[in-house]
Amino acid sequence: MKSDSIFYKGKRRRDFAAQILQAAEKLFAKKGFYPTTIDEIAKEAKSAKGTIYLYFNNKEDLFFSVIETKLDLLLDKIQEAVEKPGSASQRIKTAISIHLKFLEENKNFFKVMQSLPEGLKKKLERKLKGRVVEKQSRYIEILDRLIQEAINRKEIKALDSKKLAVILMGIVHSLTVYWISQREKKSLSSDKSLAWQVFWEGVSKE
Amino acid sequence: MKSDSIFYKGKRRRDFAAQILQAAEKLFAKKGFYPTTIDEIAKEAKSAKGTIYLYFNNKEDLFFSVIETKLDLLLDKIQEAVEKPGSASQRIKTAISIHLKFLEENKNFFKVMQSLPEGLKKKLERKLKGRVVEKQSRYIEILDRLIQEAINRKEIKALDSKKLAVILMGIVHSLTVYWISQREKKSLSSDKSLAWQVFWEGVSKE
DNA sequence: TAATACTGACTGAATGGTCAGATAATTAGC
DNA sequence: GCTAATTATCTGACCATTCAGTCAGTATTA
Repeated sequence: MKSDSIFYKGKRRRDFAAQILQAAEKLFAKKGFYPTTIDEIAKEAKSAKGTIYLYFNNKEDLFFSVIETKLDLLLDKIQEAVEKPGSASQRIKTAISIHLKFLEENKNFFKVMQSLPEGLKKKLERKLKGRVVEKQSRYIEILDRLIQEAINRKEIKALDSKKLAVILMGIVHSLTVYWISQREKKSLSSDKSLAWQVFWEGVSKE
Repeated sequence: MKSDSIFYKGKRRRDFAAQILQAAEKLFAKKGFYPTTIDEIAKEAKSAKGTIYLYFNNKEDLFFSVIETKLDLLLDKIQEAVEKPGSASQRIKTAISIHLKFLEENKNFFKVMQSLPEGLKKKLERKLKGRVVEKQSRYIEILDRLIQEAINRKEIKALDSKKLAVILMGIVHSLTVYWISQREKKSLSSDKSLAWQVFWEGVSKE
């Protein structure tokens, strides 16, 4: 029984789970959820349609498995980096840096996240008990905790820390969207100082 | 022939174009593009399915007409406000203020925009020659011009004005997403000072 | 009576998911 | 070791459903 998600173990001919996830990621990223068909994914993964249903319960389950896998990867990286010693503000800077770098290396994945339509999110939130939505907010929580710490240490102003986390994520996010729309000429990572500068000291000339 | 879009004129029994647009806005906002069916829209608009095809060429055309209509409304409002005299920074503040207020009054519309999946955007970009995408960037251009002016007048630092416009939009956007996810307890407009403060002077304690 | 506006049953194509059977791996019997 | 029997894995033709778009016909207005 495949139950909740991926990975039953037995003898496999090839590692279909991984292959299917990869194919799904690629296609969902390119076309979005609804326009991507299971037949296409099967073809891309060089498997039969039925095989997909051996590893995943249905299309939605597959979609969320793709997102979940990647998101875990990003969050683990950020979490790890943030646990290293340093000033709170320095660690916030590091988090931004890792985030931007990760997005740059995972354009495909980022596009999947972008293309998550509100309606689908809502519908699946119920079905999947917010597995993904929960994860999205884990990022905000990490930033939130850092910012709170920075406030306690009087490194930054005592504003609403959660909203500041949201704003910071918004800055990073918008730069990424812009970067993608600009056909990716320059490196996205190079914008990390700009993001930081605006967040840190604003645009005003004193 | 209905050709490019809405509005042929002749004697109508009722104002179907407007009714259909309104119904479509509501449903697309609630469910996203693909899960919303033409039958549902017809029912909501109290018209027959065929009538919709009298006013719009197809589902995509209808979808983009909804967005276009609303987006024009917002942009006109901002444009108008921004043309009034005042310091550049004051006018930027006004733009933020109007934007947040508009989103608050048009939750439904905002959700439609949110749910525009990347794949659909791409596909239709070609078909519709970027009618909508173009409009989205008109907002950035308005901000860009204001920021450039502020830089010239030495009101703010000489950073990349376009990227600053993108960042500012990102701040507003992320606060809105957060506001919606929080089930809309407090007014979104009340966050305009926070958005402005961060953008203007950052979070640093000098 | 003619022209225009509207209707909704119908159609054809697309596609998510199934399942009976094919294929390969593993084990049992010799 | 080798083959047969058993189990695990995989396949893709098929089915059921959904839905965008059509069009012959009805209602309304001029």
